[in-house]
Parts: sequence; structure tokens; C-alpha cells
Amino acid sequence: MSLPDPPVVVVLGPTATGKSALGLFLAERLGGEIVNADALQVYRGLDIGTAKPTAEERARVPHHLVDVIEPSERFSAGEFARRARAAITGIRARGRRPVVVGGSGLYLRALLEGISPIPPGDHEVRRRLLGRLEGEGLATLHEELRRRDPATAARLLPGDGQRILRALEVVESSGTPLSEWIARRPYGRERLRAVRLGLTLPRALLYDAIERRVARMVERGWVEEVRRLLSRGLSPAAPAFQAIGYRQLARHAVGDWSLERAQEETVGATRRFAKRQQTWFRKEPDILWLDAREVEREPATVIELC
RNA sequence: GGCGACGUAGCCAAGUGGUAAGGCAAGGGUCUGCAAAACCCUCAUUCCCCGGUUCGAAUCCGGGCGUCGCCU
Repeated sequence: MSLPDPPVVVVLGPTATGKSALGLFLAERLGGEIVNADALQVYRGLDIGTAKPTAEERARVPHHLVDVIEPSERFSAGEFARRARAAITGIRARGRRPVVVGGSGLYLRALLEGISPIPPGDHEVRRRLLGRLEGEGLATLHEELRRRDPATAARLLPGDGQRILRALEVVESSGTPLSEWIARRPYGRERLRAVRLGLTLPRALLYDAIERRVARMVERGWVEEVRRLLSRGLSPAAPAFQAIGYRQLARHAVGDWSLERAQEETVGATRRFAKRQQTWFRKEPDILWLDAREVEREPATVIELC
């Protein structure tokens, strides 16, 4: 009979609060390895704008789920949760401590609460639905969802094309409504034991930090990185170009916007993103909230919490 | 000093007699495989100020103040 594994350490919170630095510190002190929970750091080639850990940092502490897919590939919360669980299992088998670091709320929930194992969607089905969206309109599709998955249709707003399409894709390709898949294994059924540390800053300070950080990224060659991606033939419509800043800087690269404009738009989008992250995490359970300024001064005090 | 234009929310802005569009920003929220995505809600009892005309004024008239432009 062996002792139970110690809980996973999770460092979460809005962007620009120092999650990476704290994660690195904790991993070194606890004999841990880092599991990335950032939806964009998984992409190869997106380095500066995603604040990806440097080669030096990655040499100091092993990082998982960083640089694992091509910018042209689509990733997902389910895929993330599967890979992250596998990484955690591996880390524990090595007798080390998993330290999950990231700000992607859905990814964290999928990992920590367990996401329903829905069969992968079908490209053909999706193509057909997209065609019908253009031809028949969203209202018709929502109406159809009302017949095929009433519970999900009632839950979704009529304007929410992304989710209406997804729900239809699930019933159509699996024959079982999304609401049924969820009922079979809802959030919380496969909860991971974890200490959740949330870094936070007062809104005004957070917004200033974002502005400074974007400026620093541009100084470090963010524009050149975007140009490199585009000249490599990556489409501006690629999944990875959903990333904040990459989208805006691409418009500068093709001559639509001045650098100043692209940078301002990036700061604005990042601020709105940080606000959404705060909204999401606000209601997540069991988070120990820590003031980012205090953690930066005295990171050692955090160790006892783990 | 004279003449002209303009003054509507934090910003941009529509409205020219019938009871304040819209966009951005901001704030709040939703979220089960695109999530740094997508979607939703809130946000001017009042239109620079004072007086007048009118049943009724952001809209018309007079005066004041301010901004900009041109002239001297």
C-alpha cells in the first residue's frame, strides 16, 4: 500500500500576473515539472507573444505541453485534458511533483474536473453544417437543435453560432445529443486533487502591467516573429492566429495598420481578455487567491501552501 | 476686434419641432473539444449655460460662455 500522490499544484489567474515565474520557482523548490495550461503556448513558433518559457528556463525545469502542435493545427480542451493527464501520470511515476501553470479557464476545468469523453467530431459533418449556416441561417439551425437536443438548445443563446454548430455536430456524428454525453460524465466526476493558487492584481494595475508587457514584447521582436510565420506560408486564418497580438500584428505586417495602431489594439484586446479571465476564475471553486505583488516579493511564502 | 462654423455619454457620432440612433471604451455575465475563441446584458430623465417662442425644443429666437477657422 503506497501513500497517495501529493496534490497537483496549479498556478492560474489572468495574464501578466507572474504565473510563469511562480510556477518555475515552485517547480524548482518542490522537485517538480511544469505542465502548461495555456491554450496558445502549445503552438510551435508562437514564442514572444505567448510569453513562452525560454530555452534556459526549460532547461532548468522540464516543461510539458509546450510546442506540441503546428500553428496550422486545431487544438481543443479535450485533447489538452488527455495529454495533460498523461503528462501528470508520467511526472508522478518519476517521483516528481506536477505543477500546472496557465490561464486558459476551460482547459484547466477540463483537466481538473474531467471533461466528458465525447467522440471526435466529423469533418464532413462540420463542412455540411457550415454550408447550411450560410444557406439557411443560424435561426434554422437553432430550431433544428431544439428538436434534436432540446436541453442544449434551451441553454444556448440564439446568437451563439459556435456552440449551436458544435452541438449539432455532436448529435449528427455520434447519434447521441451533447446533453446526454455531458450527463454521462459531468464536471467533477473525475476530479483531480489539486492545490489551486490564483494570482491577482487590482484591475488598474493589471491593465498597466499589460500595456508594459506588450511594449516589451514588441521591443523583443514580436513583429519579426509574426512576419516569419506569415512568410513561412502560415495563413492569417490559421488557428494559431486567433492569438491576441498575432492577429493585430499580422494586420500591421500586411500594411493595414501602423505599428502604433496594432500595438494599441493588442493592448485593448489583452485587457478585455484579462477581464474575461477574471470573470471565469471568480466562480471557480477552491482557489487560494494571492496578491501578485506580494508573491513577487516573497515567493518563498507560497511553498507552505503546496 | 470683426465674420463664420461648431458645442449631444469617457471618446467618435446620428438626430433640424413630437419625446435622445449607432460604434468604441468601460462594467457585469455566459461558457463541456475554436476558449487569447464565441456569445449576452448594462451604460445621457437629458443634448454648454441663461432666458424666450410653442401644447411640445437637442432641434426655432435672443444673450452669454467655450472651441476651431478665416479676416483685421
